[in-house]
Amino acid sequence: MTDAEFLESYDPADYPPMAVAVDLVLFTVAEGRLQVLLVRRAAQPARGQFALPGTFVRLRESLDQAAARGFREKAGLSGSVRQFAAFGSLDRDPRMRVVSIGYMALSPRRSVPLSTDRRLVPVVRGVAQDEHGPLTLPFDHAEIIRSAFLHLRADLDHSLWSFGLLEQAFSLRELQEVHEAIREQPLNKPAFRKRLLQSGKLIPTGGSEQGNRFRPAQLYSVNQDWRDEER
Amino acid sequence: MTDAEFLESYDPADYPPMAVAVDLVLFTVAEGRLQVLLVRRAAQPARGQFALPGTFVRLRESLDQAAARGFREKAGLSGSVRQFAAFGSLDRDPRMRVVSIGYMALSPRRSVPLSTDRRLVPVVRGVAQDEHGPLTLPFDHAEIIRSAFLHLRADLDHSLWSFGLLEQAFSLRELQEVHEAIREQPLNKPAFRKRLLQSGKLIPTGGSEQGNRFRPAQLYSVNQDWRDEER
DNA sequence: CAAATAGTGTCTCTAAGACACTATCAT
DNA sequence: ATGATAGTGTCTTAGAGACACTATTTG
Repeated sequence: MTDAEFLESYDPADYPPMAVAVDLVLFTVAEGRLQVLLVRRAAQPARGQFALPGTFVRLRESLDQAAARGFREKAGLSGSVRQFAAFGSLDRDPRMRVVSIGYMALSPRRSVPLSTDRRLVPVVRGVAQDEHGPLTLPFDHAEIIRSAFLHLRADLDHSLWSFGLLEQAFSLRELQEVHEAIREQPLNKPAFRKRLLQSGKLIPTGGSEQGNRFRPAQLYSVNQDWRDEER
Repeated sequence: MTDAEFLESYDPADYPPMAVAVDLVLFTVAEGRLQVLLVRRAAQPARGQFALPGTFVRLRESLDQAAARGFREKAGLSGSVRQFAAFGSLDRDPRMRVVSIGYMALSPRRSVPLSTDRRLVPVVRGVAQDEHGPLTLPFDHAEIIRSAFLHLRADLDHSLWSFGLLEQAFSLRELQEVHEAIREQPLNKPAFRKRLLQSGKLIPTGGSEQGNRFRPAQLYSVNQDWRDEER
């Protein structure tokens, strides 16, 4: 039997059908802390509760396309997305068997539109919090956020990904604040500056900060040609 | 409407059904090089060609369970598995829409049973090779192997995962050979020894190598309590 | 004691941390 | 000039690379 003959006789219904979804973790940094976007669920189950945005993957779109569409529709954002894990426990969704692919996006705080149904909450050691402490989230969304956080932190020094948390041009102080928010510890200023300036990741824009009543900082943008030699 | 009422009225057929599979990347180190297991496909499509082992995920098993079952059935191995990515391009399988979750397993060379339908091929910079050069693999299996390789290398110093490539007790020289195979570059012996002995990852077993006609090496095993503080 | 590999001592070099210093802007 | 932050020089310390050395086993 050739491949062509086989495909004629082949019945997709022979294979166990599942729904495939994407769950979306949007991180930003505000007030010195990493924050994650939660949206109020408009539909059952867990209707009215705050949870990660997500959407089902359509038959004619790739996972990456579904994630980008989800961020656009549910979070009002465009930008690059990054897959970090898949979640497929038997009981993760009460409706049916749903396998969900976790995607992360990063955005500067200014670009995240909020509303009563869309809010940012701090993430401490990978756990979403409100004023009172750790939040209880529906489904396995707490696990998904923790996984996204660990991937973000692991790649911090080895990719350009984290620069998505900053505007296109930024100062070294802003960059350091982002690193401190992700690592959740203060960093040594001279060492941080030397390391990043020597890393080849940064390109001076020539511009500097405006409107401060003190010495303005030089601005930099990302060197998109940078590649990590190690790992 | 409550969640319970909602679940009553809910029809799974409203959601786009897809097949979910796991693709399995078994790495081992032999002859100083990283190698990957390929199996000859018994079924269409691409019947008779060598490819990654894989299996469809059943409705009543988790992704991790499906991966463990796949390694058992198709590769004859038991041991821990690690998910590293999901693959969901539209055209990756000619039969139907299949989303595949990539899983990796590591095994010492001695524990990998081979046959005419099961062989190991070297992996160079993430690309499976035979004597003549890079192999052409069906589906998106070349991409899956490359992704697995990058995840393996990225975690080399930050997890205990790579110790799966060694027997339970091993010498520092064997450990260094594994690191050199994964990083594809020679390492400095004194520096490597100091770093690993100080890392807290190793526990001396007290035993030493046997049967050599030269000085026998001390043997070590993994300290499973080790945790990475950074990243 | 010869062969072969295990394991170490030392020097150098690089990079990070600590700390204090100088530089530069608005007002 | 003052206030506030940008940015730097220097000293110390920790760890990696290079290289050559010593140690331990079998035969």
